[in-house]
Amino acid sequence: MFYDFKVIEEKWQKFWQANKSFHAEIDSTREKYYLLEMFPYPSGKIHMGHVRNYTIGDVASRFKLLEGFNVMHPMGFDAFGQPAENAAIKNKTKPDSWTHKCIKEMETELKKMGFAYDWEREISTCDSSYYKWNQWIFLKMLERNLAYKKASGVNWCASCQTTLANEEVVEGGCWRCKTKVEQKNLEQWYLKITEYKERLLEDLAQLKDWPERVRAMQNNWIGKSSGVDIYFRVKDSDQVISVFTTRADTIFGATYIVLAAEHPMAGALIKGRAQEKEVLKFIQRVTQESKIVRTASDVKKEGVFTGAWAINPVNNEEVPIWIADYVLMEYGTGAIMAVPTHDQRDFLFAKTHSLALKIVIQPKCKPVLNEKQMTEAYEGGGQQVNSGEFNGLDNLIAQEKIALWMEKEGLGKIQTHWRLRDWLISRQRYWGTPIPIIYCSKCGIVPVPYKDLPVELPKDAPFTREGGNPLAKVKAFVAVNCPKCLGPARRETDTMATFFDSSWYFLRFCSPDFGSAPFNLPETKYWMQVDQYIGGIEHAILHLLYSRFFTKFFQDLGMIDFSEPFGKLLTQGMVLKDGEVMSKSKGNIVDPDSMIKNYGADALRLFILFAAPPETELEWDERGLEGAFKFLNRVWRIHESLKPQADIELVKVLHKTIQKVTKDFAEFKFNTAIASLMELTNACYQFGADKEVFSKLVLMLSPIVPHFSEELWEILGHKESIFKAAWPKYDAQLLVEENMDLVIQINGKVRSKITVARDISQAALEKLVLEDEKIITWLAGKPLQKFIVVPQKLVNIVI
RNA sequence: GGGCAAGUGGUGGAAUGGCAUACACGACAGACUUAAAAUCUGUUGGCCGCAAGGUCGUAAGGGUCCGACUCCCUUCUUGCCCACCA
Repeated sequence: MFYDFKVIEEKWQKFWQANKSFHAEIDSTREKYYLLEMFPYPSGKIHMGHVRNYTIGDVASRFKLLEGFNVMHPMGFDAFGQPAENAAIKNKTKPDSWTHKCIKEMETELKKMGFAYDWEREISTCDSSYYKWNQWIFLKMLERNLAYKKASGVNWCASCQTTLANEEVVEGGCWRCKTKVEQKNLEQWYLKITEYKERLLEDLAQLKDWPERVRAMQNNWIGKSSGVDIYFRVKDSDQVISVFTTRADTIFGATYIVLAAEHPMAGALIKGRAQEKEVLKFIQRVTQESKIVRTASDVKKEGVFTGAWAINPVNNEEVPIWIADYVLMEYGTGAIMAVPTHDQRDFLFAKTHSLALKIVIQPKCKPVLNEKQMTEAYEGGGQQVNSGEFNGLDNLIAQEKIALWMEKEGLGKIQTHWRLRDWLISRQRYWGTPIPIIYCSKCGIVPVPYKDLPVELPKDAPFTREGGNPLAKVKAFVAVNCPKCLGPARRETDTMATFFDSSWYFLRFCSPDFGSAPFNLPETKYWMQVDQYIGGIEHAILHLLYSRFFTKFFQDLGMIDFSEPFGKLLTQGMVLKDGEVMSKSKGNIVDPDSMIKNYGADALRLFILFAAPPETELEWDERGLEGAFKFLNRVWRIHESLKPQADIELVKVLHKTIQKVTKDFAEFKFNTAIASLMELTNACYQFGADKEVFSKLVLMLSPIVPHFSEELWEILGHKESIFKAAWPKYDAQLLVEENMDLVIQINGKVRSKITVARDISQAALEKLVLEDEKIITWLAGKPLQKFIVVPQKLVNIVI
């Protein structure tokens, strides 16, 4: 009654494994295709998000294989990270054994889905044969001054007991546990990603096959903004305050300037002034508050007057210097000029503290602005006023002219500022790559020599909830001799952020066992770059930006000859249930394993591809899965009643389907490809299929439902695996119909249809159309204005 | 506040300047069955009509065009990302 998916799926999974069916080797005679899905964190169980991500990738890889490409489709595990430590504490085990157990379980689950991975290339980032190269890369960066240590205010998660990168702070909380992030002053390791900011920005233009959205997000994150640094001399002093603005056109309207509380000049400015005590108190309070509280947009802007005045360099007006919480030290110069009339934030601040307003731009067609009547800042364009020699100019033109003039006069400097910060990679955690550094009281910071790599992570660190990094408690690890002076020294106990691990794993897959460098150049040259990368949109900034940075670094080392790692990128949509993201906390998880048990992996794969296009969100619907299963049974039954010779009409449908499905697969439009295959199946029932037609139907289904197709392929008498076959080709001649249905419109509305010969002449066509009964009625003798013919499609008559 | 994406039947979705709603799900009716399941066949956007047919209809409004779900403008709504970024 039903095809026996349990037996069939197990049978072919064993077959593929035993035959290493999807193992890839360099083959210069064939075009390569490197397909990669973002590797998972080994939590032990796969979820629907994995199923969707990996099914999309799997279909693409099997399709490319059938098309004759030399396909590399590897899989591995992003195995370092905090959950292993938490699990170790909870289950009284070790992160190492917990992780390896999870990897085993995860492999089993992935194999049950029938994914065509080259398991010979499997890697785990927690193996020292992998993380050794993290350390190697770190040392190379250190040599080039791209890795450095500095003390600074960092994001600290008290719950995870570790620092976080800016990229890991989400809505003021830790990206992992949502705990509110605190500010802490610590000495930490950074990678100088800012050294690559221009290239990271410019090369976005190369990534034409990336979603626009991802490029926009990276663009925003890098955050290039052009403007002018303007120099304000402090009155009765030789100090100069530099402020950054993108609106040089408003410089004549600056009525005060504001420093960030952390601004290094603040102390000197207030020294000996009446306001000193009050200001110091304010600074202390503000700097202790976490950045997140300070930057929450609903918080009222607070500030104090320093007692000092500055001179506006363009008109020598004296303006008061304030310190306020809404100016950030991290951006620009840590100081701003405030133009309350043309900046809403400045406007609110000025109103609160009764500061002066001065209009310098008048809108062109709206009512004239008046300082006394303004209720909000005017941020639009217009004509310069109160701006000396620039009066009357359009503000956008003035913006450029003022900037050039100021630079010429030495009043300022045309300047570009960036949002991108250096990448903080130190983590006060155990389960990560040890940073290969030794601290010696005599020699200072000493890198571990290459020959001593890897610095192995000790497996027996004590695990308790309290007391910080367990690694620091392993004496045998910490105590070491300095490689330079051989005296007693101390190891770095911070480990690397796990995003380091995933920033180059796609290169390791090219030569996973290579022992003398992170990757082997000839193999890398053959396989890279990744032709198609598939993963979640949540990695649009972090992982993809870091990977691009690493790739450019390897290029600079001369190890590779390309600058971008991923050619095409597909970000698959999320799997929803009842309109919400599936999550444990919401309790709306659907377990893939139980779906496999009930309907089989093939039906699950089919449903998940059919229910929505890859990029859009997918609403989970078990009835849809049931439908997919029914469809497979319907296809299965065809083989029980094959005819010796198929009807020509069916053959025509077949060739149309081949054309459509080939195109759809190439464009990742799996949902419409499946719809076409369903139509072909319906036609098989209508006309009766022969072995030829049915074989091709099965072949086209095989990337989607591989076990099912292998079994039918065998039943049809083929001796080799279906994945050794070639993708079917269509006969263009069979697609050409002699006759065609022609749509007749009157004034753009469909009024009739006629069947005509494909190669009919225009005159004959016109005659036929005008003889059509319905058309005669519609025309009813009205004069004909136009007769538009769209060849092979329709005619439109305008009356 | 800025950026990006999207809005089509009861539902998932198809069509990207040329027949709106392909393919499914669901629903309804029928066949088979003692019955149910499974399977097969048919109907299924709204309104008017016995029917033939007509008419309205792709978030709302406007525009371009012989012709607009599709292109342009305005507005609304939803989702995602960024954000006191000067």
